[in-house]
Amino acid sequence: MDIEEQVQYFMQGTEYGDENLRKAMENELRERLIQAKKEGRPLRLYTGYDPRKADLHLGHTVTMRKMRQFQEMGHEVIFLIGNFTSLIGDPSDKDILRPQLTPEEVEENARTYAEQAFKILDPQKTQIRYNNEWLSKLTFAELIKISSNFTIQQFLTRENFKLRWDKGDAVYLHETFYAIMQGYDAYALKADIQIGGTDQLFNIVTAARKIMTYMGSKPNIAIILGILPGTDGVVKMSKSLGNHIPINSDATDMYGKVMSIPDSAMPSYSRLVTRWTPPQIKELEDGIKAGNLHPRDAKMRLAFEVTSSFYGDPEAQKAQDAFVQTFQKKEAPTEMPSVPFDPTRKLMDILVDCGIAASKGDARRLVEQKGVRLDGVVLNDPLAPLPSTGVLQAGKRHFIRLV
RNA sequence: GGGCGGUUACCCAAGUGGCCAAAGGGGACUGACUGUAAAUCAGUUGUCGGACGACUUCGGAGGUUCAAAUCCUUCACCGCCCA
Repeated sequence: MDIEEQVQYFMQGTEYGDENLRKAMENELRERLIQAKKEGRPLRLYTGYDPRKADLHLGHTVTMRKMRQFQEMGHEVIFLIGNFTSLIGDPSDKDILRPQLTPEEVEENARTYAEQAFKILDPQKTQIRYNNEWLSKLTFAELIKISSNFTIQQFLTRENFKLRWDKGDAVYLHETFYAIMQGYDAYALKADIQIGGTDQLFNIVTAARKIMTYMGSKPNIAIILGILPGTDGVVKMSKSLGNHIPINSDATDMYGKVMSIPDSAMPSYSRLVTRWTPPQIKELEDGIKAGNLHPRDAKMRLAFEVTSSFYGDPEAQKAQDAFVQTFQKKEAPTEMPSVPFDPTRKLMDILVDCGIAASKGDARRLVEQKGVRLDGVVLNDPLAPLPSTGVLQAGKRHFIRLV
């Protein structure tokens, strides 16, 4: 890729909420790429991660995917673990009681976090750093000096805070330090580029650039990525909302979950969680627009690509085949868990045992709604034992072989 | 430090003594249809028993009452206003 192509590649999926800012960042990126080439050095870029929850979903991988792109173009990637930050505790989920993590727990989380991240990043080309390294050494005097670059108003006008302020929700004083700590991270790392989601816009653009300038280094360029919607296609992907696609399940599950996103979410997914380049995406979207490409087939390609990026082509192919067989041809999949057949158990007990139904009431409901079949025949009596072995199907996508 | 308000099921949010297992929305699940686990439409969504029913739930603990998510006491957490 030449420099211009790289710029377009790197800017893909970004969202600044302001055209001028986007242009400014794009121009700075172009200039810095040119300059770095002249100097014969790679750009240094980083993203900070909170090592708290260890179960990653697709939404967490958006920034990693972007770092991977830079990695491929030979740039230097730093995976920053915010172990100092997380020891203090992030108040954004304040209603959930959060025990303070011990350094050992943070260490452990960070390890599993990085492990999952390396499904995307190239471990050979990734540096892992911890911000405890420099933040714990800052003195109060230095902190005061740095924070004197900011006004309360700057924080209060920030949408994130303003919304909560207007709603009457808590805005904690130490939340303002997050921006400052993050800015200092960028300075300590001498970062050319910092990558983050739109919720990080203020921290990256305002805080980091200001602090870096104040400290006498070149401000980092902000790559602000759009938010990945969850499987509902509207709200940000999050585990607690139940609209997430975990990266630690299996290929079939991932493929199916991507297929379940609404058509309207396809552009976001294409840009944020695939390895596709801008021309490839354009081709796909033009195809849909022109009517040459069926939206369903486009989504299948998307699901294949996302799945393959985690599990490889052979697994993705298997997942796709299973999907076609189950949902398009409405046949039972070739692979399914099997459970020993017990002729004395009632149907609803079996459903609960297999984990298909959450409770007996739930199992009863499933049967009443004609959602349970044995070898394709609808079963009507939740209390009756099963007549024979066979393939037990609940709903469209739960299959169990009774043997 | 003072005054006032809040805490409801997976999430948001109504409900201010019996008609409340608790409105509404979102999510999830099932069915029909289809282009797919899209979209649309319909239904279901505390637990247990075949059902009439029983039991547990409305921040925690205790109390008043035939009867409490609703009233009282107290504890915890949160918000607003004043200092």
